[in-house]
Amino acid sequence: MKNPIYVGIVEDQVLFREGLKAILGTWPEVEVVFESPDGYSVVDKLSNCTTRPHVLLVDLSLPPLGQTEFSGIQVTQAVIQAYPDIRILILSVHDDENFIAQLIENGAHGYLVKDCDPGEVHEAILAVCDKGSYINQRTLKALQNNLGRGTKTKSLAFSPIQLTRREEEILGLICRQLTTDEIAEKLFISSKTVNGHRINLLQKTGSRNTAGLVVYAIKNKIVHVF
Amino acid sequence: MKNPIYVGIVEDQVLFREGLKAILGTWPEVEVVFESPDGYSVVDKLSNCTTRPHVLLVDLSLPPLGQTEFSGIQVTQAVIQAYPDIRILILSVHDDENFIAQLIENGAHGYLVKDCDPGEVHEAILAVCDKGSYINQRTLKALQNNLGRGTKTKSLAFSPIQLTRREEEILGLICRQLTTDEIAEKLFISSKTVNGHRINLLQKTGSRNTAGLVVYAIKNKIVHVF
DNA sequence: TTAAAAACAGGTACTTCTATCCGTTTTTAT
DNA sequence: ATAAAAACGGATAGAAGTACCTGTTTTTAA
Repeated sequence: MKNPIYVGIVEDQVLFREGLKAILGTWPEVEVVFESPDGYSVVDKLSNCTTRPHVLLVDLSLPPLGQTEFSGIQVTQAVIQAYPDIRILILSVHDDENFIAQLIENGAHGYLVKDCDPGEVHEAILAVCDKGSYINQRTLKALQNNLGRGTKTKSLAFSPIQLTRREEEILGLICRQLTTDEIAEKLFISSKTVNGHRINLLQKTGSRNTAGLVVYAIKNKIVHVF
Repeated sequence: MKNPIYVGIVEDQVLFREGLKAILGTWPEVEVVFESPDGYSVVDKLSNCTTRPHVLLVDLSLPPLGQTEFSGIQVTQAVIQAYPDIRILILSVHDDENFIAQLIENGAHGYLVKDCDPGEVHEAILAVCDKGSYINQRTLKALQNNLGRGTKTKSLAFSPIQLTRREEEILGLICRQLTTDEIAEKLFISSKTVNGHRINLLQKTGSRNTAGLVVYAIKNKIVHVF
Protein backbone atom coordinates (compact mmCIF):
# COMPACT_ATOMS: atom_id res chain seq x y z
CA MET A 1 0.00 0.00 0.00
CA LYS A 2 1.96 2.96 -1.21
CA ASN A 3 0.78 6.53 -0.87
CA PRO A 4 -1.39 6.00 2.19
CA ILE A 5 -3.79 8.76 3.14
CA TYR A 6 -2.78 10.22 6.47
CA VAL A 7 -5.80 11.16 8.55
CA GLY A 8 -6.10 13.23 11.72
CA ILE A 9 -9.02 13.02 14.13
CA VAL A 10 -10.31 15.89 16.26
CA GLU A 11 -12.92 14.57 18.64
CA ASP A 12 -13.39 15.22 22.34
CA GLN A 13 -15.14 12.01 23.19
CA VAL A 14 -12.67 9.20 23.77
CA LEU A 15 -15.06 6.40 22.95
CA PHE A 16 -16.13 7.86 19.67
CA ARG A 17 -12.55 8.78 18.81
CA GLU A 18 -11.34 5.25 19.38
CA GLY A 19 -14.27 3.90 17.46
CA LEU A 20 -13.41 6.11 14.53
CA LYS A 21 -9.79 4.99 14.67
CA ALA A 22 -10.90 1.38 14.66
CA ILE A 23 -13.11 1.92 11.65
CA LEU A 24 -10.49 3.87 9.72
CA GLY A 25 -7.98 1.21 10.61
CA THR A 26 -9.88 -1.33 8.55
CA TRP A 27 -9.28 0.63 5.38
CA PRO A 28 -5.88 -0.27 3.93
CA GLU A 29 -5.25 3.02 2.17
CA VAL A 30 -5.94 5.09 5.30
CA GLU A 31 -3.65 5.66 8.25
CA VAL A 32 -4.51 7.63 11.39
CA VAL A 33 -1.46 9.70 12.29
CA PHE A 34 -2.88 12.44 14.47
CA GLU A 35 -5.55 12.97 17.06
CA SER A 36 -6.69 15.75 19.34
CA PRO A 37 -9.47 15.99 21.91
CA ASP A 38 -10.30 19.59 21.03
CA GLY A 39 -10.08 22.04 18.22
CA TYR A 40 -8.17 24.80 19.88
CA SER A 41 -4.82 23.07 20.22
CA VAL A 42 -4.98 21.54 16.78
CA VAL A 43 -2.71 24.06 15.06
CA ASP A 44 -0.15 23.81 17.83
CA LYS A 45 -0.16 20.06 17.74
CA LEU A 46 0.14 19.99 13.99
CA SER A 47 3.32 22.03 14.16
CA ASN A 48 5.22 19.36 16.05
CA CYS A 49 3.64 16.32 14.57
CA THR A 50 5.84 13.69 12.95
CA THR A 51 3.57 12.82 10.06
CA ARG A 52 1.30 15.59 8.94
CA PRO A 53 -2.20 14.39 8.04
CA HIS A 54 -3.65 14.98 4.61
CA VAL A 55 -7.19 14.96 5.93
CA LEU A 56 -8.49 16.30 9.23
CA LEU A 57 -11.72 14.77 10.51
CA VAL A 58 -13.18 17.40 12.85
CA ASP A 59 -16.06 16.65 15.17
CA LEU A 60 -18.07 19.71 16.05
CA SER A 61 -20.61 18.15 18.32
CA LEU A 62 -19.88 20.47 21.19
CA PRO A 63 -19.47 24.11 20.28
CA PRO A 64 -18.91 26.57 23.10
CA LEU A 65 -21.96 27.98 24.83
CA GLY A 66 -23.98 30.51 22.98
CA GLN A 67 -22.51 30.07 19.56
CA THR A 68 -23.50 27.25 17.34
CA GLU A 69 -21.02 27.83 14.61
CA PHE A 70 -18.22 30.13 15.52
CA SER A 71 -15.78 27.71 17.06
CA GLY A 72 -16.00 25.33 14.14
CA ILE A 73 -15.40 28.18 11.77
CA GLN A 74 -12.49 29.46 13.79
CA VAL A 75 -10.76 26.11 13.89
CA THR A 76 -11.34 25.60 10.19
CA GLN A 77 -9.96 29.00 9.35
CA ALA A 78 -6.95 28.60 11.62
CA VAL A 79 -5.97 25.24 10.20
CA ILE A 80 -6.46 26.32 6.62
CA GLN A 81 -4.41 29.44 7.13
CA ALA A 82 -1.55 27.56 8.74
CA TYR A 83 -1.72 24.49 6.54
CA PRO A 84 -3.54 25.19 3.29
CA ASP A 85 -2.82 21.69 2.02
CA ILE A 86 -4.80 19.94 4.72
CA ARG A 87 -8.32 18.94 3.72
CA ILE A 88 -10.93 19.43 6.40
CA LEU A 89 -13.87 17.12 6.81
CA ILE A 90 -16.46 18.31 9.34
CA LEU A 91 -18.35 15.72 11.33
CA SER A 92 -21.31 17.09 13.26
CA VAL A 93 -24.64 16.27 14.78
CA HIS A 94 -26.10 19.51 13.51
CA ASP A 95 -28.20 19.24 10.41
CA ASP A 96 -28.88 22.97 10.11
CA GLU A 97 -28.51 24.35 6.65
CA ASN A 98 -27.18 27.68 7.86
CA PHE A 99 -24.57 25.90 9.90
CA ILE A 100 -23.44 23.69 7.07
CA ALA A 101 -23.33 26.52 4.57
CA GLN A 102 -21.33 28.74 6.87
CA LEU A 103 -18.71 26.09 7.46
CA ILE A 104 -18.27 25.32 3.80
CA GLU A 105 -18.09 29.01 2.96
CA ASN A 106 -15.36 29.37 5.53
CA GLY A 107 -13.17 26.74 4.05
CA ALA A 108 -14.24 23.29 5.14
CA HIS A 109 -13.89 20.79 2.33
CA GLY A 110 -16.70 18.47 3.32
CA TYR A 111 -19.52 18.05 5.79
CA LEU A 112 -20.85 14.81 7.24
CA VAL A 113 -23.64 14.33 9.71
CA LYS A 114 -22.53 12.12 12.53
CA ASP A 115 -24.96 9.32 11.89
CA CYS A 116 -23.81 8.68 8.37
CA ASP A 117 -22.51 5.19 7.69
CA PRO A 118 -18.78 4.39 7.59
CA GLY A 119 -18.94 3.98 3.83
CA GLU A 120 -19.74 7.63 3.42
CA VAL A 121 -16.80 8.61 5.61
CA HIS A 122 -14.59 6.47 3.44
CA GLU A 123 -15.99 7.99 0.30
CA ALA A 124 -15.58 11.49 1.69
CA ILE A 125 -11.97 10.96 2.69
CA LEU A 126 -11.11 9.68 -0.75
CA ALA A 127 -13.02 12.51 -2.38
CA VAL A 128 -11.35 15.36 -0.51
CA CYS A 129 -7.94 13.89 -1.37
CA ASP A 130 -8.80 13.20 -4.95
CA LYS A 131 -11.11 16.00 -5.99
CA GLY A 132 -10.31 18.44 -3.20
CA SER A 133 -13.78 18.44 -1.71
CA TYR A 134 -16.75 16.26 -0.87
CA ILE A 135 -20.20 17.66 -1.40
CA ASN A 136 -23.10 15.32 -0.78
CA GLN A 137 -26.78 15.92 -1.42
CA ARG A 138 -27.40 17.40 2.01
CA THR A 139 -24.51 19.83 1.77
CA LEU A 140 -25.45 20.83 -1.73
CA LYS A 141 -28.98 21.62 -0.67
CA ALA A 142 -27.72 23.67 2.25
CA LEU A 143 -25.42 25.65 -0.01
CA GLN A 144 -28.12 26.31 -2.56
CA ASN A 145 -30.61 27.49 0.02
CA ASN A 146 -28.03 29.81 1.49
CA LEU A 147 -26.57 31.09 -1.74
CA GLY A 148 -28.41 34.38 -1.79
CA ARG A 149 -27.79 35.10 1.84
CA GLY A 150 -24.05 35.37 1.71
CA THR A 151 -23.91 38.81 3.18
CA LYS A 152 -26.66 38.07 5.65
CA THR A 153 -24.81 35.08 6.99
CA LYS A 154 -21.63 37.03 7.34
CA SER A 155 -23.17 40.00 9.07
CA LEU A 156 -24.90 37.58 11.37
CA ALA A 157 -21.65 35.96 12.39
CA PHE A 158 -19.47 38.99 12.84
CA SER A 159 -21.53 42.07 13.55
CA PRO A 160 -23.27 42.54 16.87
CA ILE A 161 -26.92 41.71 16.34
CA GLN A 162 -29.36 44.54 16.79
CA LEU A 163 -32.56 43.50 18.51
CA THR A 164 -35.58 45.78 18.56
CA ARG A 165 -37.03 47.02 21.84
CA ARG A 166 -39.95 44.67 21.60
CA GLU A 167 -37.71 41.74 20.82
CA GLU A 168 -35.56 42.45 23.86
CA GLU A 169 -38.64 42.74 26.00
CA ILE A 170 -39.95 39.40 24.83
CA LEU A 171 -36.54 37.79 25.16
CA GLY A 172 -36.51 38.94 28.76
CA LEU A 173 -39.87 37.35 29.41
CA ILE A 174 -38.76 34.11 27.76
CA CYS A 175 -35.81 34.03 30.14
CA ARG A 176 -38.25 34.48 33.01
CA GLN A 177 -39.86 31.23 31.98
CA LEU A 178 -43.06 32.68 30.60
CA THR A 179 -44.66 30.73 27.79
CA THR A 180 -45.65 32.35 24.51
CA ASP A 181 -49.27 32.52 25.61
CA GLU A 182 -48.37 34.10 28.93
CA ILE A 183 -46.20 36.69 27.22
CA ALA A 184 -49.04 37.51 24.85
CA GLU A 185 -51.39 37.94 27.78
CA LYS A 186 -48.98 40.11 29.69
CA LEU A 187 -48.25 42.41 26.75
CA PHE A 188 -51.85 42.52 25.57
CA ILE A 189 -50.96 41.20 22.13
CA SER A 190 -51.73 38.05 20.18
CA SER A 191 -49.73 34.93 20.81
CA LYS A 192 -49.20 34.83 17.05
CA THR A 193 -47.31 38.07 17.32
CA VAL A 194 -45.22 36.77 20.15
CA ASN A 195 -44.52 33.70 18.07
CA GLY A 196 -43.36 35.93 15.25
CA HIS A 197 -40.97 37.80 17.52
CA ARG A 198 -39.72 34.47 18.83
CA ILE A 199 -38.88 33.24 15.35
CA ASN A 200 -37.13 36.52 14.59
CA LEU A 201 -35.14 36.21 17.79
CA LEU A 202 -34.02 32.72 16.90
CA GLN A 203 -33.05 33.91 13.44
CA LYS A 204 -31.26 37.04 14.62
CA THR A 205 -29.33 35.41 17.42
CA GLY A 206 -28.56 32.29 15.42
CA SER A 207 -30.06 30.06 18.08
CA ARG A 208 -31.61 26.67 17.55
CA ASN A 209 -34.08 26.83 20.43
CA THR A 210 -35.07 28.50 23.69
CA ALA A 211 -31.89 27.39 25.41
CA GLY A 212 -29.85 29.31 22.87
CA LEU A 213 -31.98 32.40 23.33
CA VAL A 214 -31.45 32.38 27.08
CA VAL A 215 -27.69 31.95 26.77
CA TYR A 216 -27.60 34.78 24.25
CA ALA A 217 -29.65 37.03 26.50
CA ILE A 218 -27.40 36.46 29.48
CA LYS A 219 -24.21 36.68 27.47
CA ASN A 220 -25.27 39.96 25.92
CA LYS A 221 -26.59 41.33 29.19
CA ILE A 222 -30.15 41.69 27.98
CA VAL A 223 -31.09 40.00 31.21
CA HIS A 224 -29.01 39.88 34.37
CA VAL A 225 -28.47 36.73 36.31
CA PHE A 226 -26.81 38.06 39.40
CA MET B 1 -70.04 53.83 53.44
CA LYS B 2 -68.37 53.50 56.78
CA ASN B 3 -65.53 51.12 57.46
CA PRO B 4 -64.09 51.09 53.97
CA ILE B 5 -61.59 48.43 53.09
CA TYR B 6 -58.23 50.03 52.38
CA VAL B 7 -56.42 48.24 49.60
CA GLY B 8 -52.82 48.48 48.41
CA ILE B 9 -51.65 47.45 44.95
CA VAL B 10 -48.21 46.11 44.13
CA GLU B 11 -47.85 45.81 40.38
CA ASP B 12 -44.99 46.81 38.11
CA GLN B 13 -47.03 47.39 35.01
CA VAL B 14 -48.58 50.83 34.96
CA LEU B 15 -51.41 49.97 32.64
CA PHE B 16 -52.53 46.99 34.63
CA ARG B 17 -52.10 48.87 37.89
CA GLU B 18 -54.29 51.69 36.70
CA GLY B 19 -56.81 49.23 35.35
CA LEU B 20 -56.96 47.55 38.70
CA LYS B 21 -57.43 50.87 40.45
CA ALA B 22 -60.27 51.71 38.09
CA ILE B 23 -61.97 48.41 38.77
CA LEU B 24 -61.54 48.61 42.52
CA GLY B 25 -62.80 52.18 42.39
CA THR B 26 -66.21 50.98 41.29
CA TRP B 27 -66.73 49.08 44.50
CA PRO B 28 -68.06 51.46 47.16
CA GLU B 29 -66.67 49.58 50.14
CA VAL B 30 -63.13 49.51 48.72
CA GLU B 31 -60.60 52.32 48.65
CA VAL B 32 -57.14 52.15 47.09
CA VAL B 33 -54.75 53.89 49.43
CA PHE B 34 -51.38 52.53 48.43
CA GLU B 35 -49.51 51.42 45.36
CA SER B 36 -46.02 50.29 44.49
CA PRO B 37 -44.40 49.22 41.25
CA ASP B 38 -42.30 46.52 42.88
CA GLY B 39 -42.24 44.25 45.86
CA TYR B 40 -38.92 45.19 47.33
CA SER B 41 -39.75 48.68 48.49
CA VAL B 42 -43.15 47.72 49.82
CA VAL B 43 -42.18 47.47 53.46
CA ASP B 44 -40.36 50.79 53.33
CA LYS B 45 -43.26 52.51 51.64
CA LEU B 46 -45.72 51.06 54.10
CA SER B 47 -43.80 52.61 56.99
CA ASN B 48 -44.44 56.16 55.83
CA CYS B 49 -47.84 55.70 54.35
CA THR B 50 -50.67 57.86 55.57
CA THR B 51 -53.41 55.25 55.47
CA ARG B 52 -52.23 51.72 55.95
CA PRO B 53 -54.01 49.22 53.71
CA HIS B 54 -55.91 46.29 55.12
CA VAL B 55 -55.35 44.21 52.03
CA LEU B 56 -52.32 44.11 49.77
CA LEU B 57 -52.89 42.94 46.23
CA VAL B 58 -49.51 41.66 45.05
CA ASP B 59 -48.79 40.88 41.42
CA LEU B 60 -46.08 38.30 40.98
CA SER B 61 -45.99 38.10 37.23
CA LEU B 62 -42.33 38.94 37.02
CA PRO B 63 -40.15 37.11 39.50
CA PRO B 64 -36.41 37.68 39.24
CA LEU B 65 -34.46 35.53 36.85
CA GLY B 66 -33.88 31.97 37.82
CA GLN B 67 -36.29 31.75 40.69
CA THR B 68 -39.94 31.24 40.13
CA GLU B 69 -41.08 31.60 43.66
CA PHE B 70 -38.53 33.09 45.96
CA SER B 71 -39.18 36.76 45.51
CA GLY B 72 -42.88 36.37 46.05
CA ILE B 73 -42.21 34.41 49.17
CA GLN B 74 -39.70 36.94 50.41
CA VAL B 75 -42.04 39.87 49.94
CA THR B 76 -44.88 38.00 51.58
CA GLN B 77 -42.73 37.07 54.55
CA ALA B 78 -41.32 40.57 54.92
CA VAL B 79 -44.70 42.25 54.89
CA ILE B 80 -46.24 39.75 57.25
CA GLN B 81 -43.40 40.07 59.70
CA ALA B 82 -43.53 43.86 59.69
CA TYR B 83 -47.31 44.18 59.51
CA PRO B 84 -49.03 41.00 60.66
CA ASP B 85 -52.44 42.62 60.30
CA ILE B 86 -52.18 43.15 56.58
CA ARG B 87 -53.86 40.48 54.45
CA ILE B 88 -51.95 39.49 51.35
CA LEU B 89 -53.69 38.52 48.14
CA ILE B 90 -51.35 37.15 45.49
CA LEU B 91 -52.18 37.82 41.87
CA SER B 92 -50.12 35.81 39.42
CA VAL B 93 -50.04 34.35 35.95
CA HIS B 94 -48.52 31.16 37.29
CA ASP B 95 -50.90 28.30 37.69
CA ASP B 96 -48.35 25.88 39.12
CA GLU B 97 -49.52 23.96 42.11
CA ASN B 98 -46.10 23.96 43.74
CA PHE B 99 -45.91 27.69 43.36
CA ILE B 100 -49.34 28.31 44.82
CA ALA B 101 -48.81 25.94 47.70
CA GLN B 102 -45.48 27.45 48.62
CA LEU B 103 -46.88 30.96 48.73
CA ILE B 104 -49.79 29.98 50.90
CA GLU B 105 -47.54 28.00 53.20
CA ASN B 106 -45.37 31.07 53.57
CA GLY B 107 -48.14 33.31 54.69
CA ALA B 108 -50.13 34.60 51.75
CA HIS B 109 -53.82 34.77 52.55
CA GLY B 110 -55.15 34.16 49.08
CA TYR B 111 -54.10 33.33 45.57
CA LEU B 112 -55.71 34.50 42.36
CA VAL B 113 -54.69 33.74 38.80
CA LYS B 114 -54.46 36.88 36.78
CA ASP B 115 -57.18 36.05 34.32
CA CYS B 116 -59.88 35.64 36.93
CA ASP B 117 -62.84 37.95 36.61
CA PRO B 118 -63.21 41.09 38.73
CA GLY B 119 -65.97 39.49 40.73
CA GLU B 120 -63.54 36.98 42.11
CA VAL B 121 -61.14 39.73 43.12
CA HIS B 122 -63.98 41.45 44.91
CA GLU B 123 -65.00 38.26 46.60
CA ALA B 124 -61.40 37.56 47.61
CA ILE B 125 -60.87 41.00 49.09
CA LEU B 126 -64.00 40.68 51.17
CA ALA B 127 -63.06 37.17 52.21
CA VAL B 128 -59.56 37.96 53.45
CA CYS B 129 -60.95 40.84 55.51
CA ASP B 130 -63.87 38.89 56.83
CA LYS B 131 -62.62 35.36 57.26
CA GLY B 132 -58.91 36.08 57.15
CA SER B 133 -58.20 34.13 54.02
CA TYR B 134 -59.56 33.28 50.61
CA ILE B 135 -59.12 29.76 49.33
CA ASN B 136 -60.70 28.94 46.01
CA GLN B 137 -60.98 25.58 44.31
CA ARG B 138 -57.70 25.97 42.47
CA THR B 139 -55.79 26.90 45.59
CA LEU B 140 -57.39 24.14 47.59
CA LYS B 141 -56.39 21.57 45.01
CA ALA B 142 -52.83 22.88 44.99
CA LEU B 143 -52.62 22.67 48.76
CA GLN B 144 -54.02 19.17 48.86
CA ASN B 145 -51.64 17.91 46.21
CA ASN B 146 -48.71 19.42 48.03
CA LEU B 147 -49.73 18.40 51.51
CA GLY B 148 -47.43 15.44 51.79
CA ARG B 149 -44.49 17.20 50.29
CA GLY B 150 -44.07 19.87 52.88
CA THR B 151 -40.51 19.01 53.71
CA LYS B 152 -39.68 18.40 50.08
CA THR B 153 -40.91 21.81 49.07
CA LYS B 154 -38.99 23.47 51.84
CA SER B 155 -35.71 21.74 51.14
CA LEU B 156 -36.16 22.60 47.52
CA ALA B 157 -36.47 26.26 48.28
CA PHE B 158 -33.73 26.75 50.80
CA SER B 159 -31.05 24.11 50.48
CA PRO B 160 -28.70 24.12 47.51
CA ILE B 161 -29.96 21.51 45.12
CA GLN B 162 -27.72 18.55 44.51
CA LEU B 163 -27.64 17.40 40.94
CA THR B 164 -26.15 14.07 39.99
CA ARG B 165 -23.20 13.86 37.62
CA ARG B 166 -25.39 12.64 34.81
CA GLU B 167 -27.93 15.36 35.40
CA GLU B 168 -25.26 18.04 35.24
CA GLU B 169 -23.91 16.53 32.06
CA ILE B 170 -27.31 16.56 30.43
CA LEU B 171 -28.03 20.06 31.68
CA GLY B 172 -24.83 21.18 30.01
CA LEU B 173 -25.90 19.67 26.72
CA ILE B 174 -29.32 21.29 26.99
CA CYS B 175 -27.60 24.65 27.40
CA ARG B 176 -25.63 23.89 24.26
CA GLN B 177 -28.90 23.72 22.38
CA LEU B 178 -28.96 19.99 21.82
CA THR B 179 -32.39 18.40 21.64
CA THR B 180 -33.34 15.41 23.74
CA ASP B 181 -32.79 13.09 20.78
CA GLU B 182 -29.38 14.55 20.07
CA ILE B 183 -28.33 14.21 23.69
CA ALA B 184 -29.46 10.60 23.66
CA GLU B 185 -27.44 9.94 20.55
CA LYS B 186 -24.37 11.65 21.93
CA LEU B 187 -24.45 9.79 25.23
CA PHE B 188 -25.40 6.45 23.69
CA ILE B 189 -28.57 6.17 25.78
CA SER B 190 -32.27 6.15 25.03
CA SER B 191 -34.08 9.43 24.54
CA LYS B 192 -36.54 8.13 27.13
CA THR B 193 -33.75 8.18 29.67
CA VAL B 194 -32.74 11.69 28.70
CA ASN B 195 -36.36 12.71 29.01
CA GLY B 196 -36.41 11.27 32.51
CA HIS B 197 -33.33 13.22 33.52
CA ARG B 198 -34.90 16.34 32.01
CA ILE B 199 -38.01 15.99 34.12
CA ASN B 200 -35.89 15.41 37.21
CA LEU B 201 -33.87 18.52 36.39
CA LEU B 202 -37.02 20.62 36.10
CA GLN B 203 -38.26 19.21 39.36
CA LYS B 204 -34.98 19.63 41.25
CA THR B 205 -34.24 23.14 40.03
CA GLY B 206 -37.83 24.27 40.35
CA SER B 207 -37.94 25.39 36.75
CA ARG B 208 -41.00 25.58 34.54
CA ASN B 209 -39.23 24.94 31.24
CA THR B 210 -35.94 24.83 29.36
CA ALA B 211 -35.37 28.56 29.82
CA GLY B 212 -35.39 28.08 33.59
CA LEU B 213 -32.93 25.22 33.31
CA VAL B 214 -30.46 27.33 31.35
CA VAL B 215 -30.70 30.24 33.77
CA TYR B 216 -30.17 27.84 36.66
CA ALA B 217 -27.17 26.26 34.97
CA ILE B 218 -25.50 29.58 34.34
CA LYS B 219 -26.38 30.98 37.73
CA ASN B 220 -24.98 27.94 39.48
CA LYS B 221 -21.94 27.77 37.25
CA ILE B 222 -22.73 24.37 35.87
CA VAL B 223 -21.99 25.92 32.50
CA HIS B 224 -19.87 28.97 31.87
CA VAL B 225 -20.99 31.74 29.59
CA PHE B 226 -17.83 33.73 29.29
C1' DT C 1 -44.41 62.47 2.47
C1' DT C 2 -42.96 58.42 1.11
C1' DA C 3 -40.43 54.14 1.85
C1' DA C 4 -38.66 51.06 5.16
C1' DA C 5 -38.78 48.94 9.44
C1' DA C 6 -41.22 47.30 13.29
C1' DA C 7 -45.12 45.51 15.34
C1' DC C 8 -49.15 43.28 14.75
C1' DA C 9 -52.23 39.04 13.57
C1' DG C 10 -54.09 34.65 11.44
C1' DG C 11 -53.40 29.83 9.51
C1' DT C 12 -51.16 25.41 9.29
C1' DA C 13 -47.85 21.76 10.00
C1' DC C 14 -44.55 19.71 12.46
C1' DT C 15 -41.00 19.08 16.25
C1' DT C 16 -39.65 19.25 20.80
C1' DC C 17 -40.68 19.43 25.46
C1' DT C 18 -43.32 18.37 29.63
C1' DA C 19 -45.70 15.03 32.44
C1' DT C 20 -47.14 10.42 34.24
C1' DC C 21 -47.42 5.95 34.21
C1' DC C 22 -44.67 1.67 34.53
C1' DG C 23 -40.62 -1.14 35.18
C1' DT C 24 -35.22 -3.05 35.27
C1' DT C 25 -30.26 -2.80 36.11
C1' DT C 26 -26.29 -0.70 38.10
C1' DT C 27 -23.98 1.95 41.53
C1' DT C 28 -23.31 3.63 46.07
C1' DA C 29 -23.35 3.64 50.84
C1' DT C 30 -24.34 1.51 55.34
C1' DA D 1 -25.58 -7.98 52.21
C1' DT D 2 -29.03 -5.09 51.90
C1' DA D 3 -31.37 -0.88 51.01
C1' DA D 4 -31.31 3.38 48.69
C1' DA D 5 -30.13 6.14 45.00
C1' DA D 6 -28.97 6.66 40.33
C1' DA D 7 -29.29 5.45 35.74
C1' DC D 8 -31.70 3.18 32.49
C1' DG D 9 -35.85 2.37 29.18
C1' DG D 10 -40.79 1.99 27.39
C1' DA D 11 -45.72 3.89 26.48
C1' DT D 12 -48.69 7.55 26.10
C1' DA D 13 -50.68 12.16 26.06
C1' DG D 14 -50.87 16.86 25.82
C1' DA D 15 -48.54 21.45 25.98
C1' DA D 16 -45.25 24.46 24.09
C1' DG D 17 -42.04 25.74 20.71
C1' DT D 18 -40.36 25.99 15.81
C1' DA D 19 -41.16 27.20 11.03
C1' DC D 20 -43.34 28.41 7.32
C1' DC D 21 -47.07 31.16 4.81
C1' DT D 22 -50.01 35.26 4.31
C1' DG D 23 -51.35 39.81 5.37
C1' DT D 24 -52.36 44.90 7.90
C1' DT D 25 -51.25 48.79 10.79
C1' DT D 26 -48.10 51.72 13.12
C1' DT D 27 -43.66 53.90 13.76
C1' DT D 28 -39.46 55.68 12.17
C1' DA D 29 -36.40 57.88 9.39
C1' DA D 30 -34.83 59.80 4.88
